[in-house]
Amino acid sequence: MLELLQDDGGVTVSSEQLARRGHTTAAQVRKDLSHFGSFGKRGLGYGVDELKDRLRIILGLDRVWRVILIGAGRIGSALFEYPDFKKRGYDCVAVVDSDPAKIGEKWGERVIRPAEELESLIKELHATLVILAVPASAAQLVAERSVNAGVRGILNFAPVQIQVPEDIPVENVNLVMELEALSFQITRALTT
Amino acid sequence: MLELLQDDGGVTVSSEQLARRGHTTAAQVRKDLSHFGSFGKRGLGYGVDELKDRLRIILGLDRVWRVILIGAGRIGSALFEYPDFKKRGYDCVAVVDSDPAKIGEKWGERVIRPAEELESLIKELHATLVILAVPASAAQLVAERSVNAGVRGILNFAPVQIQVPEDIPVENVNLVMELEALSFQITRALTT
DNA sequence: ACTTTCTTGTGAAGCTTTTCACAAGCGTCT
DNA sequence: AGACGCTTGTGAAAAGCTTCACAAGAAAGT
Repeated sequence: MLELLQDDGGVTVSSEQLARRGHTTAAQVRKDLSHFGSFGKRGLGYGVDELKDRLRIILGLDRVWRVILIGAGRIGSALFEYPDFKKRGYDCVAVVDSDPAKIGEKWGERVIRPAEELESLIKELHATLVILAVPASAAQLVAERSVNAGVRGILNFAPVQIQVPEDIPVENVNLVMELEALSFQITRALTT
Repeated sequence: MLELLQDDGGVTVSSEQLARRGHTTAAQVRKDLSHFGSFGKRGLGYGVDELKDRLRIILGLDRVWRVILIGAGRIGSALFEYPDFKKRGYDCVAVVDSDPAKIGEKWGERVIRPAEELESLIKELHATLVILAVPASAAQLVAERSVNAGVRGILNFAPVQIQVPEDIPVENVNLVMELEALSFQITRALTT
């Protein structure tokens, strides 16, 4: 949102404006920001540039994060090509897959590596994050191997809840569950 | 989880077991379920078959949901091929795109239709949901057109918060934001 | 039939998040 | 310089969510 505001030439923005765009309330915006410090100017609002820079630092985006993509299927491919990734400081340093037919295939300037090399790649390339785009049945094992090799966070697209040490954050993206959330809300509205 | 338990031959399951698998607590499982009724047997737990069937009805999965996919790019393609979709009762009845080069292309048994036909397709095919897999700049307009044509829910992959009437549920999937959540948690752990 | 062992469903307590509401601060205009 | 219009930052109140803890019920063994 702040980047869009910058493009539109906005210099300051109020909590009220941010709330409208972000589908929340002004009080919520102010309270949330206040947990990290005091960024605004009373009577004026927040400086767009300043707030963006400060949030980048809070979110840890003032560095490049080295990511390994596990699973070179359709979802992996879509993610790999997603232009915003690199733009936001995520660098996909390797792609691995367990399918021998895919190994050696070129994706841009990366070559798909065999799954056995996962641990050595994580260590050699100093990868901090992995994206799990593998079938549900493989997810738990691959997650454990990644964590043991030193990965610090996991983005999981497999429709299972993976179990890892609690100091390793996991974010889950479950596409079917998102659709089910819609079905539920629509159904509920009909019967309420 | 219940389907996996069924495959493993489980007949009953306790809130404690569900909690462990789902990464939550037994009390939470019981309280959540209690909002929809009383499904368990004291001393025994929940009947796996019965609970699954009841949840399917609660979630509105006892029917087929007709979905139109808007945007035939990488993400659209990955979703289209995702096998769990059809399995869970979501039927992709049409794919549209605004790129003339893509129109007419065959995806399985579907032909990519021009974006102008969106409204007529929604009406003729009685689509209830749309999946928005278009660039951020196009998302708001396409969402409005979909809602005006009668769509009841939106799954949005564009990295913007779209504004629609509040009785239309919207679920957002923002891949970069998921990675940023990981970066934040890792960064925070280092500095805390 | 009685005891033991489990496990649910649920009020009540405890905790967290959100909203309210307003003093304090910033800039502008007269 | 003083008054005015805005908007932040934040305690306090309200609302919401999670956990606790236990009575009540169900099966199985004696």
